[in-house]
Amino acid sequence: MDFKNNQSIYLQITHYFHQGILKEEWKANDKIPSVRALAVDFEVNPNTVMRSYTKLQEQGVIYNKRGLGNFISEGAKQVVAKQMREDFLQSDLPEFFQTMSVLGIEVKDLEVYYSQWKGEKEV
Amino acid sequence: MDFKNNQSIYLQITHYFHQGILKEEWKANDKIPSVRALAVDFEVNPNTVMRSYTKLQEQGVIYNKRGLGNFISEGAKQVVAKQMREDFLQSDLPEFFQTMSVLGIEVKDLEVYYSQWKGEKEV
Amino acid sequence: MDFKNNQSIYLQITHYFHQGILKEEWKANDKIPSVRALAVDFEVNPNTVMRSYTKLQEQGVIYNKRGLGNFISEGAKQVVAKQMREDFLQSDLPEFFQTMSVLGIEVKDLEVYYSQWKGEKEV
Amino acid sequence: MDFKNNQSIYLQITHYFHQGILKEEWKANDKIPSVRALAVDFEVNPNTVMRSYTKLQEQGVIYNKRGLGNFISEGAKQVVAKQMREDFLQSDLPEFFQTMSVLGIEVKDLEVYYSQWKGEKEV
DNA sequence: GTGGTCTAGACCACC
DNA sequence: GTGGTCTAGACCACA
Repeated sequence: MDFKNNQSIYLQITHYFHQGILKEEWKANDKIPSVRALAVDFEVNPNTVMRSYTKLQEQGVIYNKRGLGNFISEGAKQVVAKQMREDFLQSDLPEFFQTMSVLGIEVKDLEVYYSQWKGEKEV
Repeated sequence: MDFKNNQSIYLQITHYFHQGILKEEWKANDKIPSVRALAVDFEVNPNTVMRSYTKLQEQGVIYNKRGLGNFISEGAKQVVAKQMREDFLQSDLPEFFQTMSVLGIEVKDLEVYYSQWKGEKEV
Repeated sequence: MDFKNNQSIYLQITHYFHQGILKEEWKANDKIPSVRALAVDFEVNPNTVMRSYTKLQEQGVIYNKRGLGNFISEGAKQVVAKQMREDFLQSDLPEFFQTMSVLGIEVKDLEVYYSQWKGEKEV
Repeated sequence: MDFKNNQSIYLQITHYFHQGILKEEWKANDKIPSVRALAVDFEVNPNTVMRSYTKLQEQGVIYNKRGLGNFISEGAKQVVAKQMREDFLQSDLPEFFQTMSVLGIEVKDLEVYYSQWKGEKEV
């Protein structure tokens, strides 16, 4: 795990779990790594991991069993998908279109870029 | 002018000028507001405006005449457009496609959203 | 048996016996379930049940016969009632009144809520 | 400010502001002490204060102006009152009645206790 | 072993 | 000056 420098680590960890849940690498009631274990794994302070887990709990994405660890919630995938979709439609998309229109890029141009991107990804 | 709280104000002001230049609301050699005037107008600390102007100067988008004020540079539009385009293609677009694919949104769906957005904007 | 996550499980188990004794579901010299049996029943670690039983013994609410099991003490009901009463009057009640006064709820309003609660309970 | 030992400090600080807002000691758009200032005042680590402020922000009770400090939100009082009321009715009250009924205390008895409590408070 | 809280101290971006 | 983030290290209650 390597972190970008322009976003806080704890948010990147949160995002990491969001992605994992959407890709169904984590399923409902799976146990996620303990705070300490992940801290060692990601070479990060336990407090930082803790902060992510707290956020995920507040979002209802994971739940805690006392003394046992943290587990993926039942409706986690739906919750994450819904929130991500909202963020995308309400803030990312308008900003994106705004930039596009200012730069004179048309929607139809996107298809070309998209297939390029898809190609690179497979490599 | 109302500012989002998740990005620094001076960057938002910088962005404001970028947009204005691309839309040709500001043209080469136009005088832009004095630091103090804009600070009052935007209800912001003069230091913050100053920081924007410094950044714009570094980018070669505006130039300063001592005692007279700040003015849009000759090649401003090209500079801004070029940099914005690069940022867009290199960082915004891939991230955008990534989110789209995770959410199961196709490129063809974008046309619908785009016309919606265009409609709202006119209102 | 389902446990809240904001209080330790062993205290909830202790409380469970307190209630049972006050309601006279458990009477003096009744045998209570073995540690293992209750652990299975409650889907809980035996250590956790053990901790409850230890606490109940300290309180003089149950006693142990080696090799036979744990039994309700002679004066159990009085002990529990006395302690509960003290806790209620000294800590619960003042806090309760404090919240009430801040929220602008009057004592006379309580009667309404009380009958509501009684109704729900019977259902 | 002296803290109880059975609840985490950051929650007690949060609660302190809740109370202050309900009592209208803090009103909308008032500036609250800086993280550092309060930390010194309460003889607590800045991180602990920070945690409270973060929670209050999430609750929509305070808002932040970059570099200027934290301020009471417009609808703060309503938000706090609503949440407190819900907590009280949904969890405190039933538990309270439950204990009362087990202890054989009647609603009418409360009036006596209430006037006692009121008396003590004035002293 | 698990999470939860707190301190001390540091660094950064921002106003 | 303001908040925000992170590290290091510690202690506690709990399962």
